[in-house]
Amino acid sequence: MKRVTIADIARAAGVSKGAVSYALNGRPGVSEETRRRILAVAEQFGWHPSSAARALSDGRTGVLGMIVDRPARTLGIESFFMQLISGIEATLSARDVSLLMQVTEDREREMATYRRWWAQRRVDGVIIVDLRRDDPRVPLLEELNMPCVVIGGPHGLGTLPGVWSDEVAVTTSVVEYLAALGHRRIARVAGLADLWHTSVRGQAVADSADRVGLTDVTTVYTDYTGEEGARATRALLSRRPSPTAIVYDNDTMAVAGLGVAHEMGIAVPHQLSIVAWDDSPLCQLLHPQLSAVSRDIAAYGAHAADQLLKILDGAEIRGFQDTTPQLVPRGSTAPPAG
Amino acid sequence: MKRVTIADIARAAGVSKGAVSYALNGRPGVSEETRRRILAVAEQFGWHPSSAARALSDGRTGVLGMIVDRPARTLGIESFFMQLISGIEATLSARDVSLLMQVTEDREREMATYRRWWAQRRVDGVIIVDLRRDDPRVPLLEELNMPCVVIGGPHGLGTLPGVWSDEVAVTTSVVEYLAALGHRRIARVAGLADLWHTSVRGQAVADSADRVGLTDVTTVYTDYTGEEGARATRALLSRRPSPTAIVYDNDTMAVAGLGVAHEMGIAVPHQLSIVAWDDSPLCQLLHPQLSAVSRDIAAYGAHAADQLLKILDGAEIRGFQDTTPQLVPRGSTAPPAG
DNA sequence: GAGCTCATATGAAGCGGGTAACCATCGCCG
DNA sequence: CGGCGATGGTTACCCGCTTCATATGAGCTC
Repeated sequence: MKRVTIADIARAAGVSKGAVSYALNGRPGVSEETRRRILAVAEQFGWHPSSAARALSDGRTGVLGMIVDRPARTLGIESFFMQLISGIEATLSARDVSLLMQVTEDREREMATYRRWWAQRRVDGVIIVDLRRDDPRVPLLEELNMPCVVIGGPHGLGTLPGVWSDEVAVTTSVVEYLAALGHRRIARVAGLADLWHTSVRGQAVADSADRVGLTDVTTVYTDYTGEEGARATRALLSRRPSPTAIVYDNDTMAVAGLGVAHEMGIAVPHQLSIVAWDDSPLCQLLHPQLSAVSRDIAAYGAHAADQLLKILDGAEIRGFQDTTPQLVPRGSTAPPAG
Repeated sequence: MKRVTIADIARAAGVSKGAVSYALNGRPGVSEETRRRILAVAEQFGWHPSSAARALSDGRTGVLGMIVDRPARTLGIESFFMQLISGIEATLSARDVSLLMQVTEDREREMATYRRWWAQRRVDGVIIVDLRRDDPRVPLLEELNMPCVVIGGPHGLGTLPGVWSDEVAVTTSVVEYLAALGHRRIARVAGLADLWHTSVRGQAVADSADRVGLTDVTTVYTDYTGEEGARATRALLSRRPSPTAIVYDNDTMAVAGLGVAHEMGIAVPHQLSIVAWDDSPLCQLLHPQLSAVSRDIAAYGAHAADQLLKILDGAEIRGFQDTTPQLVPRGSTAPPAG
């Protein structure tokens, strides 16, 4: 029960290995007649090319890599990643490319893995997530000259291609919406402070607040966990005066925040409005349902994978701007009470 | 800027390729002196073995595969999978083995992928999740003779090795706990009906209910989503008489159930007790905090990866029973009112 | 000092497939 | 009928690494 190789097929079809290779790869050098015969034998034998042999001879592995480097306990972001991955897969599987994943809690290790993957040619390229300010991965990948696409941008990419959406636009729309409802004191429970999108959103909040004349804007940074979201909420709601609206950087924290409001006897949305960033079915399960910033994360992943494949095919890609996320108002936002 | 190969090292160190190979792999055939010199050169050149060449010559790829085949929208299980993956990684990274992932919504495609992966020798083995009744993957993998470990069991494994925990024991303890609190009408909002563990838990609920004299036990099957969890809860609580305790097969549904109870003005735990299966930080964020069945999912994944690596090393593994999950009582369970 | 053993090193084959270079045929043209 | 260009097919080598068979030589023994 050995593997079947092109040599077996060649023998069975009465031709040389070379002819088999040409036939199977659809290139000239064999007659239609012979090609059909060879394909039939290959099919009958259930032949599939050895990925190792192919990789060795043409230098391509048919594998892309992705490393998720966040503490395992920060469960709030899983939904994001699973959706991202399924979007990536959708693109890759059509091209018979696979995704190599690593989940780690160690940024040094992440960098080392890129080095190793590339040195070993274990992957053809990588998808980078969670872009940070002064991200050391950017110079590393530039130095390695390893094909990649960054999910994030357009800032902080160096010379690397990115896939991003217009965070400023949505953020602005959220602030304007809250201001229009009559809110004057708003707070933002942000995620990890050194992620690029965290600071982009922060800047956009500040700018748009300025523009609509809001002066009381507070930001608290967290690690995205529900625990920290709850703690931040408790602190914010204990202030005097307390904010009348809170925007959370993910849905887990928004859920936790809603729980804290209940616990403190603060009515949502009457006394407190809540906006979640990244919509999920969870947001619609609660009472009230959470107003949320919604975007098609799977499509985001699909686009990133797409760009990377194009780069591997030799295209010069500078970056790709995805569709702008939208605020979906639901029951958790309303004008503030008196 | 070519890749550096052992030939380069051989030239630089003034020895043959063979000697370099022996030296780098720590096998006899070279003197300590020469070995050190070769290692120094390799280090200096930043050499890493080409995974393709290695795979081709020794038949091992250093990659394991895992396919997650659930609709992307069933977000309730993400937490489980991310934890599982991070456990798997913990074991694999120590051995410099990588994990190839596929997320699909198509069972046919999953089967086809196992076939392809194995035919292409893209992976050395696979980890199977979501074992079903009469699971067609079991005969397939037996036929392919592809190394694998099933997460699940001990039933329905055929001749495949599995990693499982004692679901009957925990399930029984949950039922007995609820009965001891005084509950007489309990319900279970189960997950996908054709998963093995769903039916194992179902049988265990039935058996233990019998034993403690509970006659009113209802089971509703769902797809694990919060939506269906909410719908099932609404239906159950609309019955007369309605159950005084509900056990949910995952935490997302439990959260949704709690939301429905709030919505219907039913006090938890006073009028309704809730137990979630699989604990998560989310369970502790709510009010009341959810009593939950807790297990170390990452360890579970780590053990599975461990078993598979042992099999690849030639060990005869029959199966591995992990530690038994534990019920963690919190604020959502109490004696039923009046 | 012939004959052995043991340690060390080399050369070459092979893993499976891709591909450049070469070789037959055949038909066709002048 | 000799010579030409297609066409279809073969040979041989390459990719980078492992490993087996073989060679070389130092150190022993008798």
